[in-house]
Amino acid sequence: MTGEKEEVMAQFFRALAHPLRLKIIEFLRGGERCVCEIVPALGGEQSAISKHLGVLRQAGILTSRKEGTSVFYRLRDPLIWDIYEKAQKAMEGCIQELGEIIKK
Amino acid sequence: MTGEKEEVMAQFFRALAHPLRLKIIEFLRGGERCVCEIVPALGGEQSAISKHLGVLRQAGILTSRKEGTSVFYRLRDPLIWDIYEKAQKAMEGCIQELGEIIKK
DNA sequence: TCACTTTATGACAAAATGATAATATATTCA
DNA sequence: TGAATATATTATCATTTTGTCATAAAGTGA
Repeated sequence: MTGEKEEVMAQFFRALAHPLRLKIIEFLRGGERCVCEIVPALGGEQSAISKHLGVLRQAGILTSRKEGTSVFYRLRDPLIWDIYEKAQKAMEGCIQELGEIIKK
Repeated sequence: MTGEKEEVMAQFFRALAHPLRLKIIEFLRGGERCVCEIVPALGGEQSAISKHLGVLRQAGILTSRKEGTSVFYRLRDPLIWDIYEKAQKAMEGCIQELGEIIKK
């Protein structure tokens, strides 16, 4: 880890760069959720989801809390939602533009 | 390309997930720039930078314009800057928090 | 303690990404 | 046309990421 600003930010964006991880973030929009809810909601292997949760936590996007054998995850900072929504908007603009280009 | 929303967004974030590409975006904050300005400003191999520019263009983050033998790149949507700045803020918050945790 | 449940981790193969060097393409100008 | 310049592409190799399967670790309750 160089500590360079761009390195840190790149790591942050890399954590968001996976469809399943984006789905996890969407699922957590409603608030804190237990792994036992996340796994069936998203489908797929438990171990895979556990690893994706780890990536998101390490990147500072999620935090977790343990309660008995259960682990609850939530977004660490609502700012994430702003980013998510702005990215979505940017994508819509892009898709629209590409559509216009294709029409020609 | 599945066309699934999360796939598209993941590709978008993956494009941002590289320090050199983030530096390119920073460099383009000042407006449209020629490849011949970008390469010396960032240092590194010309072919590498060309490829990174391609990744950013394909992700819908940059657009380009040709003029003679020169190619000029610019941000496709200023929304990118909001995302960049919010990510930076989120990172600052994270670093601050981690610092506090380490102090304990 | 033992069996059971929940979550995390480790090992491994497959796929994606990145760096580098060489080459191709396109444009300009003499 | 031929040389020079600017940019993109290709091939190759090393590294990283991902999915899968098996297993470990921690907590619960009989």
